[in-house]
Amino acid sequence: MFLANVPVRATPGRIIVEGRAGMAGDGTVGKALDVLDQVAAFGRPVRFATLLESSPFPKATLYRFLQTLTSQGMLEYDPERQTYALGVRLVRLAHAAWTQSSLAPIARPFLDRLSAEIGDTVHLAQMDAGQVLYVDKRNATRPVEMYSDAGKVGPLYCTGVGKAMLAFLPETDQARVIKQQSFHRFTPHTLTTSAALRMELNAIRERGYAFDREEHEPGIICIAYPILTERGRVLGALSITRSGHVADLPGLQELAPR
Amino acid sequence: MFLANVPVRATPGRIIVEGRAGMAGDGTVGKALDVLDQVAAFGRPVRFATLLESSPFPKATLYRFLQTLTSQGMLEYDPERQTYALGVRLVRLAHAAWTQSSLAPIARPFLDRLSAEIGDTVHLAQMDAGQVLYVDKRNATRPVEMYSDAGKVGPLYCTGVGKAMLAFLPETDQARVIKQQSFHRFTPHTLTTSAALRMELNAIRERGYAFDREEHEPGIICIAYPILTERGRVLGALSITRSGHVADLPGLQELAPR
DNA sequence: AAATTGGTTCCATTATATGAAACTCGGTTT
DNA sequence: AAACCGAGTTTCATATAATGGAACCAATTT
Repeated sequence: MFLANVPVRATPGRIIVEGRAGMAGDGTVGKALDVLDQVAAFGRPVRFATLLESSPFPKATLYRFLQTLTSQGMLEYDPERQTYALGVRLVRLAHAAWTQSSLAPIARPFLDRLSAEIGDTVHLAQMDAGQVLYVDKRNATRPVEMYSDAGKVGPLYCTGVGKAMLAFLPETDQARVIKQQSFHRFTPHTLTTSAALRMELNAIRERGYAFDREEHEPGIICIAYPILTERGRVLGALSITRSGHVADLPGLQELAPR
Repeated sequence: MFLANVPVRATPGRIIVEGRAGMAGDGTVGKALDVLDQVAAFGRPVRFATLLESSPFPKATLYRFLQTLTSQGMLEYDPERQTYALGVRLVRLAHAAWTQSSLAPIARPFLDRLSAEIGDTVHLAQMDAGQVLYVDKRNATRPVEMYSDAGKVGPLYCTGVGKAMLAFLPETDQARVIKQQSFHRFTPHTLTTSAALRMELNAIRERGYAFDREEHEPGIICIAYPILTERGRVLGALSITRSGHVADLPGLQELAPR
């Protein structure tokens, strides 16, 4: 077996979190977590056999992983229906993750204020495994949508927040992440080539913020700002969404929190 | 090494999710997840050395776990501060967990309606590792508190939801979980012995629902209903909280959803 | 009664995790 | 400048745990 020590470079003070898109890695623990993702991918409780079909692991191995994960509370087994679902331990851990995250808890009051002042929908997002991960949200109409919203994922290449983050990534990381994109066409405005995306990203870096001109959903536009550390590292992004056809550029320089 | 195949009994159609309170288990994966818990326990980003002090693992081992977990996105390493924090992948997984859970998404409309009708704070909870885990909440005053609320944990023996769930657990599980309780005295009304708790649980089982008479926080009372499957398995519990001194028993038979 | 399906367990083999010790690299201290 | 330090990182022989083919078991189905 090849030692998969390629992905993590750690030597002089910098670790690059390698996207785990699809392929496994990191020995036993990595494999177990893949199984977890697999269960998540189904979006509903699944039976052993179903899982086995789409699993690279042999029966006994998968079985033991499920046992372990269940006994650890990462999965939950429903004896009545004989199905596995993601366990509540994850909810507990995510709560902790959210709380101790460098971005979400700090940005919270901003979001509150922002969504109160202007009446639009506000999103806070981070990057995870080559995707946009929404970590907080204020909805215009309904006060707040609970869990069902935070934790959602979306594409990087055709959302405001996605492009805003991508644009301010270091060269090498950017290239790597762009390779991971599917460039599926959602609307007539979607950028579907890495070349087009790169041009757009340059423009965004110049401008300082990004637009989504109905690239992901028809009739939905937004303006998005990256959130950076003092040293310029990308932490996440914040967007204001509106339905319409022309983006106004609201005077929002609520940048650089922290 | 002793094969820890004790905790999970799976033979005739029943798996008991064993509480992982404190002690490890389940080979490498279990250990790695313990590390995750450890990081969570700090509640803030931590340095390697800090983690090492309170870790049962030798330096190299802990180091490799952190590497693996980081590369998997379960942890996040801040190269500027040299700290580890829980990773965003958890937020994504928890979203999925919440969505495909057998309880929370189904109970959501109930909570909405309930909290709209009566004006009180409503909690939805499940059990995890011998504790109460709140999975949803409607707040009386503020519309909804996001993430910061769902995912919280609390004690089983002195909360309404905790006792409601405990009371309807099968004999053996109940005994096991009671053993895990700390019986810390929060208020003058807290039940601090397993004997007292058992009596209370009997009363709850007879009555069908539980009270919290300022047992956890002074001035806070609540009434809690267990949520069971048709076969009587405990799924979770629902509570209505009020601040005051006498509990009225609102005519709420919104039991047995599903 | 035999065959099929879906799940669980065995166990020899092999890969993987382990951890003591050695090393590296900034930043002190002598 | 040399020696020292402490935090973090890497090595490597060894112990341990994961692996997976095959056998097994219990319900169903034919």
